[in-house]
Amino acid sequence: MDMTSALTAFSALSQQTRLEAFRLLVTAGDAGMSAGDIAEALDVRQNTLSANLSVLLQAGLVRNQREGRVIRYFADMDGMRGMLGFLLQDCCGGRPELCQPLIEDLTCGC
Amino acid sequence: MDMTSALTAFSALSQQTRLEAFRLLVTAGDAGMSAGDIAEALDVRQNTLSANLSVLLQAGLVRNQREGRVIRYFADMDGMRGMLGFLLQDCCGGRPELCQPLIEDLTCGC
DNA sequence: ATGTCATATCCATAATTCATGAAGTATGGA
DNA sequence: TCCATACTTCATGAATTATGGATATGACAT
Repeated sequence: MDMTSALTAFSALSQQTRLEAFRLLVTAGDAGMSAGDIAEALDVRQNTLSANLSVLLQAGLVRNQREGRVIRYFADMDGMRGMLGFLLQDCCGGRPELCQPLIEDLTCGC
Repeated sequence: MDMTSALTAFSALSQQTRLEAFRLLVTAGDAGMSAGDIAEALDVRQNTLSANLSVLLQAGLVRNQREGRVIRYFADMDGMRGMLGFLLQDCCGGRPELCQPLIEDLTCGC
């Protein structure tokens, strides 16, 4: 992950509808969610959501897959990991004991 | 960390100067860096950087401390952890084995 | 073929964000 | 007290981004 991709990713997550959609997809896991279901869940117009999903796609934070008429979206965990890794790079100036606790304290609430 | 704070944090990191400044401070660790040194390192005008640092401050991603004429800035690791935790919340729908690898793969490159 | 459902794209308008110059504040030294 | 240094704040214009209506596409059913 380079600076430009990281900026695109953070920028994608810096808007409410997109952050909510992404978190919804993270929660949905492998099942993913259709564009329509996401729009309904977030109470956002279809075209607005579509535009926002395409920003997340561009940013590499979600993937999608057509299933008949429906387009199903999934959180791209690799994309997210890349972004997080970029942020943590060299965080402790070669002393892992400084940042290891930070990483270990990260939980997924489950 | 709630939605609003998370949005503020992602928004703060979605701009090049701010992302670079934050990463610089993460690398600097406990030593921190003065505003002037950051501006010089990033080749940005002082007032532009100052405005950007105040966005990071608002977002809870950095702290600062006056030392005579100099103002020293530090990355706020707790703020960062809050943001990351928000993103990972409920990522696996109660099945930690799904997201644990993601978290474990996160390294700081050291 | 035609219709309908699910979604994407286009376009205009409104809102937000950004860098900058100029001016202001705090600190320390002469 | 006066000046220089280190930063911050303010006002402004330029550029970017978000939204929603209208329209287009693609898939399935009749």
